[in-house]
Amino acid sequence: MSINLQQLKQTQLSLANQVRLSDDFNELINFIGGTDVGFEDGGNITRAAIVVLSYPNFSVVEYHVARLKTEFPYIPGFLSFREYPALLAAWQQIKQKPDLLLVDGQGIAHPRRLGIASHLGLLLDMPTIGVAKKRLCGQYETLPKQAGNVTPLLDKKEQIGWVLQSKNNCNPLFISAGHRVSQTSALKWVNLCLRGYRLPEPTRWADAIASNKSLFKKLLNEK
DNA sequence: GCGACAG
DNA sequence: ATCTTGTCGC
Repeated sequence: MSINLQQLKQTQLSLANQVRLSDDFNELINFIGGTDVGFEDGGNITRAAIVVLSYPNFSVVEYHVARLKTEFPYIPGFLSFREYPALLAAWQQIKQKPDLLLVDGQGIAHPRRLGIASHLGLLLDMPTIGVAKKRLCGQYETLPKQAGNVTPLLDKKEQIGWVLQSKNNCNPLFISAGHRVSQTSALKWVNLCLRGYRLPEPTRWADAIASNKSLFKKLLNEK
């Protein structure tokens, strides 16, 4: 069985047509989620973590990790086909569904406007925001290394996201709307989830849980 | 043709 | 993403 990228591109274009970039979620956020995906056994196992935090105090309410056999290779521009199955498995276990979900990776800042945040948002019919550590496409002006600076991420003349200096002297974050969230709100909510670290709290916790980092170990000791 | 390329 | 210790800078 081989992968037909031309076919998948058509699928992405069709799905991208269904993405909505107007705010369609309750402005009163009580729970906010974060996702992260990692791999084990040389990539044979995909590990997805989803965490739900209370807002605005950011305490961990619930989290789940799902491990599935990896069925798709990593191909730039087709990341979601590799990662969404495990994310869906983790999502099914979440009881307290969040009001908003921050996804690791791009939203519409994608060649065909369907990064994993947008794709997952459609599959879950959830408001999502893409939070990526690297750029996939688009161009932007160099910005000062001081936290708080922002510049548009552009593809030709179209704004596909934002480049945000989330912390001093760190590499910037690439923020873009996923689904049911406007570009303006995407940036706004990521900023509201920043607590002195490069990554917004939901993403930071999902990353810690997925990789069993010290932040997560401390949480386990408290229980 | 050449380089870029989320996780 | 992942393999991995110390180390430079804020």
